[in-house]
Parts: sequence; structure tokens; C-alpha cells
Amino acid sequence: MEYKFNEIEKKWQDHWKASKAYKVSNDSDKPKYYVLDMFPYPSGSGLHVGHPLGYIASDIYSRYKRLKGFNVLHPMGFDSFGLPAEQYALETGQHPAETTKKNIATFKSQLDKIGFCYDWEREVQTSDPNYYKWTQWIFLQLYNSYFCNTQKKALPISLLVKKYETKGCNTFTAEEWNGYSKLQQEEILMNRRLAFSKFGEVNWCEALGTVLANDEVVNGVSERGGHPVEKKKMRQWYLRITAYADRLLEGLETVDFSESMKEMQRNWIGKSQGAEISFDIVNGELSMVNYEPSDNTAPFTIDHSPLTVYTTRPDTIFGVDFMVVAPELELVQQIKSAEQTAAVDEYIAYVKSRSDVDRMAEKKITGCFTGAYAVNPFDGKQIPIWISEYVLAGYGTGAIMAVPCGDERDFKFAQHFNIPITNIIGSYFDGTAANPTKEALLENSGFLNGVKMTEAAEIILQQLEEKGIGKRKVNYRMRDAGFSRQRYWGEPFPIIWNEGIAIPQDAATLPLELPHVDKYGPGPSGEGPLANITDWVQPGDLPPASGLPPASGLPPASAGGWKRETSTMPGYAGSSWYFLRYMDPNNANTFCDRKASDYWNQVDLYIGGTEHAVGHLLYSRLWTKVLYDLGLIGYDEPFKKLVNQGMITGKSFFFMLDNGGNKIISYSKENAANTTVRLKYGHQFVDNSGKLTKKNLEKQIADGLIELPRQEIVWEKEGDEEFVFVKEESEKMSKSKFNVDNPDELCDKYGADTFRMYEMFLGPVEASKPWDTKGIEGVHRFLRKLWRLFNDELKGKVWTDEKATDAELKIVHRTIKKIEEDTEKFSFNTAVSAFMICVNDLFDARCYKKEVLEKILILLVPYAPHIAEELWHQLGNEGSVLDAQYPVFNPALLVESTKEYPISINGKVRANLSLSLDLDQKQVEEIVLQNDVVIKWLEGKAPKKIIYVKNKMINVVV
RNA sequence: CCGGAUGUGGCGAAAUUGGCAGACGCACUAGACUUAGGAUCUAGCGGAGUAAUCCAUGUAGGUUCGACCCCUAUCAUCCGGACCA
Repeated sequence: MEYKFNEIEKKWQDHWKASKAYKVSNDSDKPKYYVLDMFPYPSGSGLHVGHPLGYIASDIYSRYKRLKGFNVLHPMGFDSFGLPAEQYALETGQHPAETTKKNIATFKSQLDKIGFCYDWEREVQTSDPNYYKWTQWIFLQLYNSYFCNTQKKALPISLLVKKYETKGCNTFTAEEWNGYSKLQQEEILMNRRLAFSKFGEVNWCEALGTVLANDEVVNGVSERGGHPVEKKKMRQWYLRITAYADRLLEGLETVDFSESMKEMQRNWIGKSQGAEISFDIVNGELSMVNYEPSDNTAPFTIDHSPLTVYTTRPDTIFGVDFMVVAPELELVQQIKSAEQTAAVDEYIAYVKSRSDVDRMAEKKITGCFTGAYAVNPFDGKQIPIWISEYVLAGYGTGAIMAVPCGDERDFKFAQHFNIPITNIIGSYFDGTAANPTKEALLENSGFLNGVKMTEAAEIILQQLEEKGIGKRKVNYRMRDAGFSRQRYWGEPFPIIWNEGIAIPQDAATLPLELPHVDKYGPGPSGEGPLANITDWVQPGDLPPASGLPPASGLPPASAGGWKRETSTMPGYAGSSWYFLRYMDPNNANTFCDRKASDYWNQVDLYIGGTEHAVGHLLYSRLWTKVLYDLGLIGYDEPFKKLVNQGMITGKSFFFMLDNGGNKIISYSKENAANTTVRLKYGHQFVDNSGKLTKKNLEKQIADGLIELPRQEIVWEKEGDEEFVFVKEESEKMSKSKFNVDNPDELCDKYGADTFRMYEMFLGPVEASKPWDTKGIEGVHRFLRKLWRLFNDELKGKVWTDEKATDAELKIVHRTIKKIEEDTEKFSFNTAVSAFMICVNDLFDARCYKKEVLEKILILLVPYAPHIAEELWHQLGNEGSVLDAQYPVFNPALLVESTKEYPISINGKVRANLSLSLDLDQKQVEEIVLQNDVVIKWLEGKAPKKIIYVKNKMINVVV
């Protein structure tokens, strides 16, 4: 009987589906285990071989855990809201709901083909109204909460209102509060809500017609599509993630993520400790200046100290040679002197003309003196105040004190504008480059002379606080997360605007469904497509049908009283909590029953790519913390352990063009400046030395596998052979790069089991590696060999019921130990090797015994479920091999009484010696000294020392 | 420029974490059975040498009886953050 993998796999996949083999219950007395994959965005191009890498790993682990007696939750779903579907709709006119539905069907059939053990009854789709109903609901929880700075947690905003009504706060009394208009009160509350709306500078992308979050902007252009992004002032929704900065940092200590992943999140949060210091200003005409405080701080005003800078190095205050203020700050207008006004205005105009992209591309040193001076509070020195684009308005106070001897940028600026430099760090500063040391003993620093910098910081901080001109300050690089998009294909906000006041929709009327539209173009004045649907924006209904709370007392929209928010939520909204919905996917009464979330608890194992390090992972951690604070779930970190699968890169090949660009020549390093041309497909036809023969190329073109380049090829000749050299490069897989392999085809050709095992065999899950189908044959051979242990092509069944010998059991138990260890530590590539060794050994031993084979199948079922299930039944077993008893490793079988010890002399192995394991040091020494090889090497001299490491080796030191 | 990671055959990679480097697989070579084989089996496969043996884990040092593994310096590649004061 032959190994007909196609039939076998089809048979079992159908059977699993029909028998609901992977249905998971929330009610079980087994311990739980939750394995989660980062759910995919269902793009139009389907899965490529890179996608399933993580899915296969998680599938293996889930099946393994199930065999080990756990109730395993291993769900799958789709992150189905998002930009590409809408872009596609714009281009083709197809409704995103339609294309998304189609794409999901494709993805599901591809996934099923690989034989994953998902419980599809728990599938979630973020664009499904039954799902986004709860995304909207959680948004309302965020909207109705604030971050309490003393308890360091989210609390209902109603508590804050009560406090204001009865006690007031630092900035206003209860009487004042109660006297405020509704609008004033709402504005104050808006400044505290976790989901809030404000006018702010946003990353506006004209080409995409929407606002982007900071992590969606890379080097000044949009992450998706690479379109230019500009700053624009708009009313936007935000999540107050900055309030959680510290808890997001602390939480990292409690989870098992890779160090680099944690580091990336820490960098993104960018916590820095320093001080805000205020300087008096002279020579400008000013009284008191109100500047906008940095995010997330109470208004901070210091009388008669108008220039406040943020620094992490207060110890360098005597080295301040100039100040730099961000040109955008209002303060600049107030302090510029009459003589400098023209120059300052001209410079500001110049800065405005430069986009972020310009600034990133060419980093010029520019700036302008304002004519004003700040006064150093410690020595009275007058310090010129400059403006320059290198100081960012959005960070700290938007102003810095420049210490050229210690800061590279300040140094270059001082050099460029010939500002004299004060050296406060003595020999650490050589006049040619700044030195950011903290070790120097201060010089030229008044009362701090001779004090070590690390200690000086504390002294200065104390004096600043005493004098009331400064305070300690922690700053974060992270900004509040932009939460609205001027797009169609996302969750609508359950918010209704009335005269500048945001009114949350009555939760009982959710979901607020996305209305159907025919056009996806942007709405008026930067609004999204939803703004075009006037009868949705302002329906004539009265509450509650409109979703307005009954008590709002507002007139119907037809009277012009109110309108809906027209932007939609960003892609990360739905993905910030999906792991909770899997636990209780069909609950119509709540997002996830507390009983379900308590049972499944945290995700034990989360597998996905590194690309979500700062986006998705931070946002889902934030949402989890808020839900926890509000008592809706029982834990504040969603993912216990995170494994990042590496990216599988595709192999691309390039020809080189000659100088005219008309002819294709061999690739060579010497002409590296020449342009290259991509060989479209054909990576399997290039040999190891990078040679592509003419014969080969022509054959593949005839078979329709390669697209011929337009240019003429100049062949090189050697004997009869004509060929060109091509360059190989690993790149991210993408259709446009012609380097994609499709998992469906590989499953058809070799079978899903081979495909699964081969992806694992490729290398460690975490490592990035180039895709190469060449090795897949080897894995396929292994499975066929396994098959032949049960069935012979001619003889048919070969397995027997005979009892296994000790030698055979030894092979099995060695394998049990190895597979169990490797699976536990995610070393799937070595586990596959262990299977191969095991099957080879059994084959060599002609061991076809059921007793032995059965155990191997149980070990194998996580890796190659179809063949394992098939053979399991061929052995006459009932039920699924997944419900079998996991074989228990018996160490007694592997214990040996003697061992081959390598004997080395001065570390170099010279002989082997079989020794009994229960010998002691003395006995070993005696035996070793009688060994012929050792005697020869010793040449009659006594050895200095004999080192005997039990179970390992013996070393004779001469 | 800063941070993180990684450097082992022609290729993907192993190495019980300091103890015989290169398991397992691909590719390659020779042979067997075959009408044939892109099926299967056997043997070989880091480099030099007929051989004993010597040299090899990016490079240079160090610790150790013994180093792919630990320490120092240096180079290279990949990933992330980059005017954050």
C-alpha cells in the first residue's frame, strides 16, 4: 500500500470537521491552557509560506498540551477591519464587506488544508457587528473613565464628577464647578477621560485621506504605502495611554517576552527623569507668559519665570551657553527683541516650509537668535536665547538649555554659530567634540567645583526646589494614541455631538452599525466618508432609536440639534481585546463573561511577529489594564509568554544590466554600480554557484514558469554550456517580488504533514530564515519511510503484535525523552530530526512492532496529525490518537552500566575507554594509568593531575 | 548615532549549556537493484595529507587541565529606535 497523502489528509480533515474534533468547552475539570496566534488581516493575496510558521508552531504546542491532559483553547479569527480593503474598494468599487468575506473564505480554506486544530465555532471577526458592538462598548468604558493619579488606576468618571461637585480640586472650588456651564464642565472632564477628544496636531496623510497614529508613521511617511505625512490641527479622538506609561513599564517585569521585545517597548515609552528649570528673561518686553504645559501635567505656572526648559542633566547648569526654544512656541513671539523680529519671523517661515520628510532627509544646522537673554539663577550669567528646528515643540517644555561641552547637538550648534563654549568637565572635553560623561569632577561651576557630576545633579535639584524655580520631572517620549481615522471601514464611534459636547450613545442600543455606502471618497473638510451619509449623521429619529440616551433631552437631529461622530476607530481597536472574545465568543449580553475570562485567564502562549512590538502589544496591554481596573476582568497583563516567530524571507535573483541598460549580463561584484533586473520566478532553477543556464531558462520559459526579461541576454560560454550568473538576495516575501511560494501548492504536492514538518525543520521558530523548497524532499522521504514501517508497497501490512525487545524500547524511550524536551522548549527543528533518527533506527532494526509504533504515533500527532491518525487506525485503534495516553518516559531503559569515556591528554582526545559507571576517582586513575595510549604519552613521567568528570570525560594533565 | 540580536561545511542547521565540533536534512560523489528512475538501498562527504597526524566555530587576545560556549577588544550582518535634550 502506498502513502497516498492527499487522500488521507482529505479524509481526516473531513472527519475532524464532521465530528467537531476540536470543539473546546469552557467547562472542564482539566487544567486550562490558552495558545493564541496573532490573528491575520485577511488580505486579498491569501497565505504565503511565511504566515503558517507561527500557526504550525502553536498548533503543535496546542496538540501537545492536549495530549498532556490540558483543556486547550486554540482559536483563530480575523482582523478584518482596515485600510487595504477600503483602498481596494476605492479602486474597484467592490464593497469592503464583500471582499473581506471572500478573503476570509480563502484564508480559512488555506488554513484548513494545513490541518490546524482550531475550534472554528469560536472564530471572531473584528468587522462583525456582533463583535464590534463590544469594541464600541469598551470604548464607552474608556470614555467614561479617568486615571486617578493617587490610586494609579482607572476609575469611573462619575466619581470625579462627584468630587468636583462636592470638593472641587486644586484649580477650582466646588462652587465654581457648579457654576460652570455644561460645556465648560465637559471640557474639563474631557481632559481626564481615558478616551478623549481634543484639537491637536495629528499626522495627516493626504494620500490616504486619514490621520495616522505615531507608530503608523515611519520616517515621516505612512507605514502603509509610504505616502508623505504632514502635521495638521484637527479634532481627534485619543487614548490616554501616557497615563499608563509607568504601569506598562512595570508590567514588562511580570511577563515572559524576549528581552529585545521588552526593550523596544521601553524605548517606545521612552521614560526619562530630569528637571524642569525656569529662567528669568531679560532684554525682552514681557510680563507673564502662559505656555502650554506638556501633556499629562497639571498647568504649571511660575510667576516671573517665563522660560522653562526640560533637562535630564541639571548638574550641567553652569555649562549652559545658550538656550534653544522650539520656533512654534508662542513664547518666541513675546520675547523676540525689536532688532531680531525680522530675522526671527523669517526663520519661522522657513521652518514652516519644511516638512518632516525634508527635515529627516537633510539635517542642517539652522537657527536664529531671538535677542532675548535668560539669566542663570546660580551665577547670574546672561544666556542668549535662540530658536531652532532641532528642538521639538511636542516634547518636554519645547525648550532646552544647551550645554555644548556635554551634548553633541548643542556642540555642533555652538560651533556653527560661533557661540563660546564653557568647559565644565575639564580634561573630558577636548574642544573638538562633546562628551556626555557623568563621571567628571565639575569645573567652572561655582559652588559645585570639584563635585562629581552624578552627585551634583541632586544638589542642584534640591536648590532649585528650595528656590522654587524648578522641580523634578519625568517625561515620556510616548504620546497619547490617536484613536480616530477619517475612514469608512472601521468601527463607528458611538458618540453624538451636540453644541461641542460629546454624548455617548446608550449602551443598550449598540452596536451602532456601519451604514452601507456606495462611495468611499472623503467627506467635507477632512471628515471621513461617513460624513457624506447625511441621514445617518443626522437621522430624524428621536431617542432611543437614535441611540441617544433617553434623558439627554435633546431635540431630534432633524431639528439640527446634533450629529454623529463621523470618523471611525483605527485598526488596533478590534485587535486590542480579541483574545478575550475567544473565551466567550457568542455572548450577546457582555463582551466576555467574567466566569469565562476567569477560567481561561491569561493567554499562556502568544505567538506572532515582531512587527507588532509597539503597536498592537502596547494597546492590548493598555486595554487589559483598564478592563482590570474597572473590575471587568481579573488580570492586568494579557499575555504571559510571547514567542516571536522569525520572518521567512523569499529568495530573489537579479541579473545585471550593462551601461546602456539594454542588455542583460552576468552579475558581478566589480560592476556593483550597474542597475539590476529581477528574474521573475525561477529561484528553483539557479544552481548553487548562482549560475542560470540558457537551456534551463528556455525550458522554464516554455513551461510558463519564468517570465522572460525584455532585454537581450548576453550569455557566457564555457564549452557547450551557455549561462549567466545571477545574484541571490533574501527579501521579505511579496507577490510583487516574485518570490512567493504558496502553501496550497506545497500541500498538494507533498502533503500537509510534510509541509508542517518541513516548516519546523527549517530552523528555530524565532529565527528569520530564507525560504527554500529544496529540503522539503528529505522530510517527505521521512514520512514515506515511516509509512513503510506499517505498510509495504508489495506485501501490504507489515506491522505485528510481537513484543518489543529492550533494544527497541530503548530507541522509543530515547525518542520520547527527546521529543518531550524539545517540544517543551519550542525546539521543533531538533524534534523533527529526532523523529528522523528514530525512524531510521527502527528501520535498521527491522522493528515493525505495534507496541513500539503506537508510541511513536502519539509523539508524532502534534507534528503530522493526518498520517498519525491514519496509522493509528490502521493499527486497529479506536478514537483519536489525540486522546491517547502520552507515553511515559522510562529512564531505567536508558541507564547503562558502562560508558565509553574519551580520554584526553592536556585537553586533546587520545583514546576511548569503556568504564563502569560506579567507579570512584581513585579506581579510574589506576585504570587510566594502565592504558597503553596514556602510558605512551606519559613516557614514564607521572601525570600532574587526572580529571575525571563522571558521565563526561577523563583528562590527563601532563 | 543609540539600543538589541547573530556570526559554525557548498546550504538549512546541531552540540546534554565548559567535556570527542558539524547530529539530522539538502546538495554532491561512488556503487547496488532496475528497461528506466526524479523510487529504494549501501558507502563517502569541513580543509590539508598516502598515512599517522595537523589545522578549523568572523578576527585578535585572555581565563581554564580543557572554550562554539565565559571575559576583553575588534570587524561583519540583520532587526528596532533615531533630532526626545
